[in-house]
Amino acid sequence: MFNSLPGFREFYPEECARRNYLFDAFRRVALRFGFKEYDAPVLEPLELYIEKSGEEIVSQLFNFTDRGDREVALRPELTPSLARLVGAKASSLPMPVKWFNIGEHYRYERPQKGRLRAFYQFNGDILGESGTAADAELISLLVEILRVLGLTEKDFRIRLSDRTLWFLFLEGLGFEEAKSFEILSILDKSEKISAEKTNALYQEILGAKAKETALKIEKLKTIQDLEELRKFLDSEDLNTASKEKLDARLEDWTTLIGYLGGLGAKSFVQVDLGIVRGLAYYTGFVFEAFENEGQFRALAGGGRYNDLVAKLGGPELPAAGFAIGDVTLTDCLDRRNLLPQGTENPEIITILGGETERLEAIKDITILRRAGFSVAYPLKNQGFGKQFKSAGKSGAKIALIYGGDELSEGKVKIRNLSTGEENLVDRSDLEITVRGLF
RNA sequence: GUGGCUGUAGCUCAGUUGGUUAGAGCAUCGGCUUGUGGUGCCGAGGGUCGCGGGGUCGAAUCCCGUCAGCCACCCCA
Repeated sequence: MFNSLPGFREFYPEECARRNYLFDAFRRVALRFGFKEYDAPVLEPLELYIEKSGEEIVSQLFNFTDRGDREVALRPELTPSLARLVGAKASSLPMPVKWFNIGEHYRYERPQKGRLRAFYQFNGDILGESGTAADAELISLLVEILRVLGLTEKDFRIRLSDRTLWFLFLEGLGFEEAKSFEILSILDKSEKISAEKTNALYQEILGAKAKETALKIEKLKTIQDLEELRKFLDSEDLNTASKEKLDARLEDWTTLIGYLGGLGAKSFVQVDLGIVRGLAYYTGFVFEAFENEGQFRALAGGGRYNDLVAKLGGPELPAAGFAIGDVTLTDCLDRRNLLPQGTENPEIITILGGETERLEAIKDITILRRAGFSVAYPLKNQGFGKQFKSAGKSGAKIALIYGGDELSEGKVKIRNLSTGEENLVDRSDLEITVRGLF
């Protein structure tokens, strides 16, 4: 026997049912929000990802040279493909574009808890709208999906941060953009490493100003609501130009939070400038859905990426989006018993006396199947006892019993498998009777 | 790429200081059972004890290596 490759899962019917349950929720809620479903190739030119993320990315991709000497890679993410799709038709697509996708993605990394080499992601994006209403729409879509799956304020929160605000603040303190990047990169790590290590890193890049700056950064990180944030920024001694820009930015914050209130998402959202989400391409509001207890793992994350479409060769197009990974989410739901157990069962199971009865029963079964019922029957002849046993285990609601006695009178016996109640009906009335039972 | 832990049946596990032919429960299949089910009774299949090597009269058990899984680091689009 062969094993599956490391980091790739196999979906037996039980797991497949759970996976599809997730997908159904994703799709249902996204459609409810007016997003349209799209899809893109799983295999793309390697260049597409190098363009976005640099040469280093290659070591984390499933890539190879195809028979036409093309360098190709399995998609590690969807955003570059999306940017290409939208970029190519930007002038004719009605804006804003609100699109979603559910698909498998691949990363050649060491598998570990919450991270595999093949995983599914829900991606939701809005392109062509730079206003905060788009950010609000995305955040509330994320909240709504998690809510529909049974998670509450107790289970998760959305940590909302803002790269624009960070850069303005650091600019106000007198740092250039490059320095600000370095500072934010330390900030990103600080959640995982010790305070001493963090301080050492600040020391390294800031020298004499390290202590003072680190304190301010730490303070900003701990702020948890908008008023506090406003007060803090007012009290800081920043240069005038930055201060004005920060004031304008705080207006955006106020607007965004206002929208989130109306969208029913506010109670899930927490101001938390401690997240900056990598450094690659986000430009404005960024957010992550976090479990409140336990693993400290992000369930989902996203933000605004206004420069990316142009960077990938498309037009200037403001954009924002997020992704939900299936691995940590499944884990989270499973621990809370929020996933369905077992598989889809047939609604009706058939019990056959023998070969003569089988020949008659399959005619009725076909009628019922064509009427939309799911009907199972044994493929080889078995004793009644055995058949009743498996009928009981099948999860079906009713059993149709085709024995010699019934057939000789042109009837079939319908047994309710939960109550044990039985009724004899004419075969000609079977479909209508069954309809009445569902 | 680095480190730690764990590998016995499909699953959960037992297996004595190394001692005959490696066990149990659950699951599966068959029979009792061509007329009434989940939880009855009887039975069967299923194992190169992760793999390779070493040492021993003798290894699931001890030693070395290796592979896989999990966990952590790195990375995280």
